[in-house]
Amino acid sequence: MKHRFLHSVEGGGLSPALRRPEDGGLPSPCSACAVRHLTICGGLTPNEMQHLAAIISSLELYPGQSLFQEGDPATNAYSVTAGTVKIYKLLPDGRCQVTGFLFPGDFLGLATNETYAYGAEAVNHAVLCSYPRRKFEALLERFPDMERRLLSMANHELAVAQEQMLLLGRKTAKERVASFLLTLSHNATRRGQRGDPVFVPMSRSDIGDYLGLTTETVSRTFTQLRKGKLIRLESGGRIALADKDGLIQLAEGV
Amino acid sequence: MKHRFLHSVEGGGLSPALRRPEDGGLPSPCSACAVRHLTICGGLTPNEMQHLAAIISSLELYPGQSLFQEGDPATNAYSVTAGTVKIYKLLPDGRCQVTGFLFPGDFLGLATNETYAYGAEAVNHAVLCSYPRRKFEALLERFPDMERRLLSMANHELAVAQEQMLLLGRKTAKERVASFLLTLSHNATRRGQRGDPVFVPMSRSDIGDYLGLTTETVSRTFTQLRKGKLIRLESGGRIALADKDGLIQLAEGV
DNA sequence: CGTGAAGTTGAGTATGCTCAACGGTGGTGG
DNA sequence: CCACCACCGTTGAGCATACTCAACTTCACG
Repeated sequence: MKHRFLHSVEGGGLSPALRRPEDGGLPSPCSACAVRHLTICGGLTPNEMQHLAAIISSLELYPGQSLFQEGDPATNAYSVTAGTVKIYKLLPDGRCQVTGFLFPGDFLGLATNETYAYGAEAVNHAVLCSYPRRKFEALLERFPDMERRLLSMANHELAVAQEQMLLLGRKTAKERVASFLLTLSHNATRRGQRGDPVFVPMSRSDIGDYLGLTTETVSRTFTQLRKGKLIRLESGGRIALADKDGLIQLAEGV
Repeated sequence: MKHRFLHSVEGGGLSPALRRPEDGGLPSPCSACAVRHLTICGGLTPNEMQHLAAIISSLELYPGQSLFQEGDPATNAYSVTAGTVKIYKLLPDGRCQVTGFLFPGDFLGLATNETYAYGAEAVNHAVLCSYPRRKFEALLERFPDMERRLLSMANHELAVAQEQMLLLGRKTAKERVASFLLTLSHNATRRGQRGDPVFVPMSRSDIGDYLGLTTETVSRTFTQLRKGKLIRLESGGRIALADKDGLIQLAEGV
């Protein structure tokens, strides 16, 4: 009975602020993109880049604002350029499973189906690039390199998903939280951000929905880890990995 | 402490029986393939088919026999042509999460990494096609159609994985088992097999490892569903979906 | 018919959930 | 500028679901 209408209510009605490059809002959006090397745009030839830039729009989301919901017609694909986005699936009674947190460089919305198989919502203030799906797919046919990169990204996501299944199916609360913090830290490092006081932008509730736990259990587990000197809760949603080796041991269930 | 050595012991040492087409073992393996339309081989031009056939080998696995283990060098990709294969991840203390059951037409082993990110083992007596990874990747570069098909398959698997995360993170034991039976039935139908007395080739233990439950809980839940007239346990590992609508209601958690 | 693995059932337990209260914080409006 | 309020996070008490351990039955196979 723990219906969370957040997803559909908060900003659900507002259509996200869209800006075409022509608007002059963002000058030459792609060439200035800080996360280009992380996403599909990395490794493209100037020719490919130009075609891609011609179809993209920029888009801004405020915390809690919905990008699309499960079942919406899949008109666009997106890549995150700033902030954090969560993707999630809901059961009819409101139970929520966050299937991923997306960070700058991550790609979403390329379903093979006509509708999105999951909802997407901003955790943070976030900025995304939007690609009309049809035009994007046409580009893929023209540029097999892009398709190859996309396949490689899909395979990587698949491996991440399997790791998450192991977590959800077989790890204890403590192991889940430890794994979560380490993954977050590792991802931050990969994006060139600080990995040790790791920035945790999402709420306890979001973390719970990601780890298959309740808010209360997440909170209690953070406290346990803190008292066990494995982490330190710092201000601004930052968490220091005081005993990283201990966390690794814990996360792997040894 | 419930170490299951099954995965590594049973048939772990035997190298799977390999047959090149030249052996005369299987005459023209691809053109006679019953599940061609389901897998990457479907929709290929005769030219592409010929190149693909030139690099494949056929391979047979006995129940419980291991195909490869997590961490093994990823030398081959495979597609299942008969039987059932499970892929799984292990924790150091032996806890096992089955991340998928693969049926005829399913593809496995195309990791982007140099090593497999999961283990694979036959549930049933199974037959697979084996593609040397390097040669297979070279073919992909030559035939973007194949790559496109592979991308589409990867996207589909990603959607399935997200559905499984919802199951593992947020569904009760009863809901998990009901979902499992319905998915199994649906997949069988898609492959042109009987969907109602659905054939369940895997053990209770495998099912538990797939659903994040123990053997005992799976068994008890089957009993509950049977007593609730939702299913009938028939001989030969067949299960009749006596009240399919009830199962659907249950699986969706209404 | 004997043996071992797989499946079922029971009793007791533990991990994480539910319900509830409370403290902190940031945003809003008087 | 401060009081208020809503939301988030934390903590506690009690409980339920699924796990553990164990016995027993069924089944497949030699």
